[in-house]
Amino acid sequence: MLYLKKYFTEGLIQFTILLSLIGVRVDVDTYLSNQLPPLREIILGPSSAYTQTQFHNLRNTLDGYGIHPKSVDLDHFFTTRRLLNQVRQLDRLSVPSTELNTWLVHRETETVVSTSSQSSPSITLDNGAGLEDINNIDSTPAMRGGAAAPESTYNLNAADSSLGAVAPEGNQEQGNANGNDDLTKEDIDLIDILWRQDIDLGAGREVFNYSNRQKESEEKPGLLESKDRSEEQESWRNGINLQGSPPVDGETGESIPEQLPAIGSQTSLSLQECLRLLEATFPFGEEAEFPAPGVTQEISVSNEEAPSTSQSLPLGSQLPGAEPQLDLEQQWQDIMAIMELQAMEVNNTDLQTNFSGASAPNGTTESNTVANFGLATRSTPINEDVSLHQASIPSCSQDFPQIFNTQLESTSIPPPRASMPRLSSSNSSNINSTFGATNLTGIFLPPPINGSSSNVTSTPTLPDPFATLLEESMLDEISLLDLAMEEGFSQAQASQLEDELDSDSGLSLDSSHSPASPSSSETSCSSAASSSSTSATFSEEGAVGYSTDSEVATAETEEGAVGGYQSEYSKLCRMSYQDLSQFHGLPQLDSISHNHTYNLPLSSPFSEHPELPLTAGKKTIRDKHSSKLQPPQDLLDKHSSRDERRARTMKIPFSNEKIINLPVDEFNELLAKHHLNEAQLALIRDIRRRGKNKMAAQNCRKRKLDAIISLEQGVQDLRRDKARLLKEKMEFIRSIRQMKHKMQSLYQEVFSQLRDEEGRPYPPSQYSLQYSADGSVLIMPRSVTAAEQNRKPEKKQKDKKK
DNA sequence: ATAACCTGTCATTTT
DNA sequence: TTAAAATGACAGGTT
Repeated sequence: MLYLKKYFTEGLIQFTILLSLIGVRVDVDTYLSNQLPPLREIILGPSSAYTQTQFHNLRNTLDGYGIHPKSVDLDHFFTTRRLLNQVRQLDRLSVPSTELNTWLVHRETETVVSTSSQSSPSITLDNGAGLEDINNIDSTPAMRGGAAAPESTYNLNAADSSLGAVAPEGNQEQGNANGNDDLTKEDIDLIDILWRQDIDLGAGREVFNYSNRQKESEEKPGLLESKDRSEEQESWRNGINLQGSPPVDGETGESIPEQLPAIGSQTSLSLQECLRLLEATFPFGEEAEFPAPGVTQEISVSNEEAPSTSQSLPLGSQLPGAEPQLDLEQQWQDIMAIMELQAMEVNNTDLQTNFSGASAPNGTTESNTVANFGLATRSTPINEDVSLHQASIPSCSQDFPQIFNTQLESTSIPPPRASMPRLSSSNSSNINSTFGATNLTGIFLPPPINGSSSNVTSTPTLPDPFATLLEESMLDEISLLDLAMEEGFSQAQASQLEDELDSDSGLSLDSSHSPASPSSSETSCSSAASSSSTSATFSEEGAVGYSTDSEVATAETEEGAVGGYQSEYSKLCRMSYQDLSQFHGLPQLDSISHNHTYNLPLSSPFSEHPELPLTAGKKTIRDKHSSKLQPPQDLLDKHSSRDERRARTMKIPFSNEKIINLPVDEFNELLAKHHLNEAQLALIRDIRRRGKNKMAAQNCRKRKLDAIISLEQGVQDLRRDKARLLKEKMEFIRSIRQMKHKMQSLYQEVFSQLRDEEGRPYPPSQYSLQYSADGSVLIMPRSVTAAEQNRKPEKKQKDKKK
C-alpha cells in the first residue's frame, strides 16, 4: 500500500510537472478534492472523514478541500470561499435587482483582475464569480500591489453614481474612489429618464454599425488604462485621436438639441458623455447635444460605467410592460454576452486592433472623449479589453428587445435600410464568426494567449499569492464543472462552438462525472468487497442469531464482515486490501490489522476454550512476525481481546462470541445453565455490553460514512443537474436571441416597405412600429411613442399591418 | 517524537 | 420501564 501510494503520487507529480512545463495547468487539488475518494485515498491516505473528530469539524476536508483545520491559510481560504459562494449565487435564476449592482461590481473587478493578473484569463471567463472575490482580496493588505487598478474601477463607480445624480445636481463625486458600487434606485430612475430622453430626442443614429460600436467598446478599456497610466495615456491619446475622432465628429452634427427636455438641459457634461456612451453602446441610442465642457477623465470613467448601467437598468424600465421575466432574461443575456465577449476577446486581439483601426462614422463631438475611446488598448491586457466588451456587447444584445421602440427611430442620418441590415449582419457575423474563434484552450491555456496578446505589465504587479489565490480559488473552488458551465455559457451563440460546448460540457460532465465515476469505482470496489464479504456481512449481521461452523471460515467471514461494514467507503477498499493481503499472506501488511478479536469467531460455539482455536487461526497470520519464542499462552493472551483474557482469567465456560451475540433469551439460558459467581456474571454482562456496543459503534461509523457518501453523491447529482439546466438555459437564450434577430430583420423589412398616402417611405427617425395588444402592428410617430412610453398609450394609427 | 488514524470503550441518549 | 441500539467523547494502539 505504501509503495503503491508512493509510486502513484510520485508519478502524478512528475506528470503534473511535465504538463506544467508544456503549459497545461494541472491542479491536482481539484482532482483530489473533486470527490475522488479512491484516488485521494491512495495519495493522501484513508479518508480523513472516517475519523470521528472530522465529523465535528466544520472545516473538514469535505468542504475544506484538504486544508488542514489548523492551517494558517484557513481563514483566508474560507473568506475566499465565502466570497466565491456569494458570487456563485449570481448565476441563480432569481436575480434580484441588487444583482444588477453585483454585475457592475463584477465588471469593475474584472478590470482589476485584468490589470493585475495576466496569468489567469480563465478567471475572466467565470461569471464574475471570482471577480468580486478577487476584488475583495485585492483590498486586503497583502494584495495592495494591484491598488492602481481597483482605484480606477472605483472611479468608475463614482462616476456612475455621479452620473445618476447628474440630473438633479450634477457631478459631485466624480473623481473619488469611493466604494459606491451600488446604484441607488434614484440612480436607476435617472438613468431611465435619460434613456427615455434619448429616445424622445428623436435624433437617430443608426449610423452606428456594429463594428463601430465594437470598436468603441474595445477602446473603452483603454480609458481605464489611460487613467491609471498617465504617460501611456498621453502617447496613446495622440495616436488614438487620429483614429477615433473623425467618426465621432461626423456623428455629432445630427443631434437635435431643441427637443431636449428640461432634464436634458440640466444634464452636465458627464451626463452627456454618458448618453453618448450609451448611444455608442446601444445602436438605438440617440445622439443628444449637450454643452460640452472639457472634462475628460471623469467623463471617460463615467462613460466606462454608463454602458454597464444602461445595459441592465434602463432596459427594464424602458419597457414598461415588460414582465420581470424579461428582465431576468435580459440580465441573462447580459451575462451571456459578457461571457461571449470575454471568450471573444481572449482570442481576438487581432480583431480588436483591426476594429480600432477601422473607424466608422461614430458621432461624438468631443475629441477628448474620443481620444479616450481611441485609446484602443492594444497594449492593454486582454482582460481589460474583455471587460470593455462586456460593457458594450451585452448592450447590443439587449437592444433587441427595444428594437421596436428605439432602434429604427434614431436614423436621421443614414439610410435606415442599409444601416440596419448591416448592423444586424455585422452583429450576427460578429457573434458567430468571432465566437467561432473562441476556444476553450484560451480559457484553460492562459499562458500562450496572454503572452501573445497583451502586455506583461499587469503580470508583475500581481503578487504570486494573488495569482495563486486566483487559480486555486477560482479553479478549485468553482470547480471545473462550474467553469465548464460558464464557458458553455459564453459560447452559447456560436453553433460552431457547439462542439466545443459539448466537449466542454463533456468536460464538465467529466468533471462532474469524475467525482461520480470515482464514487462508482468506489462503490464497485465496495461492492466487490462487499460481494466477497456479503455473505460474511450477512453472517455477521445475522450472527446475532449466531451460527458459525468452522473457525477458519468464521474467522475469514468475520474479517470480511469487518471490511464489509466499511466496504462502501473508501476505507473499505483499504480494509478489503488488508483482507486480501491477509488472505494472500502478505507479510508486510499483517501488522496492519488491529485487534478485532472480539469479532473473531472464537471457535466452535460450545468449545470450552474458544480462544485456542481462535488465536490459532489468527496466529497463522501473525506469527510470522511475532516472536517465535513466545509460548502459546502468551500469544493467546496477546492476540486476545481484553475481554477474552478476562473471560479466560475468570474461567468463563463459554465463548465471548456467544456472550455477545446470543439473543437475550438464549443468553439468559446460558447463564442459568452454568453456575457462575457474581464476578463472572458481571464480567459476562460487561463483555456482552461492550461487544454489543462495539458492533454498534462500527455500525454507527458506517452510517456516518454512508451519510457522507450519500451527501457527496447528492452534491454531485445536483451539480450535474445544475450544469444541465444551465446548458438548457443557454440554448433557450440562444434561440431567443435568434428570434430577436429575426424579429429585427422582419421589422426592418416591414418598415422599409411602408408607404404613406403619397407613396413616400416613412422616415425611421420619425416613425416606428408599435405592437398593439391585439397583435396588430401600428406605425406611430416617435413623439407619440415616447409620450406613450412615459404615460398613456394613445395611439395614432397610420397603417395596419397584419 | 509526533501526528494522524483506527478501534474499542464508556456514558448518555434514543428507540 | 427496560433492553437494545445509537451516538458523542475519549483512550490506546498502530502507522
